[in-house]
Amino acid sequence: MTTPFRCLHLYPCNDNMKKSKRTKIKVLFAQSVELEEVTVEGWVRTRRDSKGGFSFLELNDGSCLKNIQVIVDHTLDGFRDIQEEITTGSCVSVQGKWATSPGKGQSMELQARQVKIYGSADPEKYPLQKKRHSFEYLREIAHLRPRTNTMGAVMRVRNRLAYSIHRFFNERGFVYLNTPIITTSDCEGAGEMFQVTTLDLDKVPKTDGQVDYSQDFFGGKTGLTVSGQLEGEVFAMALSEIYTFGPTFRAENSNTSRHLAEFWMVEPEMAFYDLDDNMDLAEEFIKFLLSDILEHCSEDMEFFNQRIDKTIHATLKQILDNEFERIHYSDAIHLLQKSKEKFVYATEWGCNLQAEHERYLSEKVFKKPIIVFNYPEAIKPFYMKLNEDGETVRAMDVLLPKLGEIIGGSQREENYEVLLKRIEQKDLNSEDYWWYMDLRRFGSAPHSGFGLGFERLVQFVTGMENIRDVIPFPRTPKHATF
RNA sequence: UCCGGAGUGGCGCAAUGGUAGCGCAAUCGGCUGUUAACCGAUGGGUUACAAGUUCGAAUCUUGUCUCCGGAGCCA
Repeated sequence: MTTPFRCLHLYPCNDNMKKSKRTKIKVLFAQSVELEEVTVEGWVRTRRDSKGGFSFLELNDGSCLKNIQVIVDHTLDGFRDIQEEITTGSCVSVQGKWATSPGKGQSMELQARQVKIYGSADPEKYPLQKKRHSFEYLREIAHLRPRTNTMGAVMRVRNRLAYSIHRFFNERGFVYLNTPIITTSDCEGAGEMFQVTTLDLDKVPKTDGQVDYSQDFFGGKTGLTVSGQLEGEVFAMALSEIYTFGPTFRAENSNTSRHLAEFWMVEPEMAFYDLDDNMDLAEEFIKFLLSDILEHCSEDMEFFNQRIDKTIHATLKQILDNEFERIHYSDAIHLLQKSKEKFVYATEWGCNLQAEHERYLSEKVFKKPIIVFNYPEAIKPFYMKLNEDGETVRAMDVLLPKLGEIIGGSQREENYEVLLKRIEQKDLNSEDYWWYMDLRRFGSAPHSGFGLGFERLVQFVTGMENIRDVIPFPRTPKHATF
């Protein structure tokens, strides 16, 4: 590194505090007065040459959506030597004057005094042309797609959402908890696990025809986490309110625009919360995130509203202005049975709500987010708290129009005997859950929690149709390149 | 995994049994305080892969792979 202090900041850090001479484009755009001496560094989006003896460069450094316009006079010292190399995709450093622009389309522009090229990009080979590309194509060049307008905007929004998730919970006294990535606990009902092993797959040790996991690294069968919930409960039973925000893995062969094999999940877990408290928190949480995004990512959100989904702004506003509809599972079933809508799947008490049912309820009946709660115990995992009726559990799903399920949660069963019975009913081995059961033996407390799929949130907020376009490097069946 | 659709120059698409075209991008030239710049010219494809039917296949058949949409599983 030739510039060792470039990235060092004193706290508090913000865009304007910098040790290097470089100014970020976002900061420059906030400046409406002329500046005699600035340096901007970034990637060239397009170059237009004028026979008047100068070139226009559109420069982007990812700090914001907009490009900066740079004017380079062809008589500039040394410019003729590098002019050919300054093409779409190349990376340059420009030093000059931030000045009012005589042209139309921008009020300010950078009038170059010196242009340095860091790296050129052969226009015959550079895969990102200055034209529109399909998202499918961009996925094939995932290492270059961050340089597109859409991906840049997605990543800035994603970053802000992550930041405000931490802010939301920390402001409410929740403790950020890192639950294990490698685990033996299969959070029942959550999905298939990726196995983790150091055994030689060409000669797996076996006893009586069964794999001998005692010889494996951890002395037992292990996998990548499908949920941090069970471990989260452990710490909620000591710190009262915790949340996890980490990677989650599901080895399901899911090929949809809403599923990833590796995704990020937010899982709060709260002692002394009942299901109502849980639903209150979920609603407040989503509204907090949406309102924060509208306030702090307005330029990117304007882009999504214009180019990706023209209704996204109105949708988010409408969600903020209305209460989520809370409806018993049983009432939802009644509503569906009464409706004249033709469904592919029949609705019967005891069945899971199909995507078409969820969509009908949130998009046509209520036209806003809904929370369906008190599901039949038979279709929900063992850890959910059994209601007095003995037939339903205190589960809740938050369903968003278009997207579907974004949050799944429940009040947890805190009664040892009831929990044990449910584990046995579901043919699970209670010994596997001994430490989880211990939470009910020693100082048990009512508690609740939920899980929110982070990428689904980003998808919903940006209006992006495919979940693979809201994560830097998507992992789906047959895809782990990059 | 199931159902449906698709795979053709760098990208987006056309050609449904008979010499593979267009737009954008690229290259060259012209024009211009330009800005999705504009105008003209040029180059670029054994039609995903394998086998088959046919005088002849991008087009029909079978298989494989991949992508997209929907469903299931879920977040």
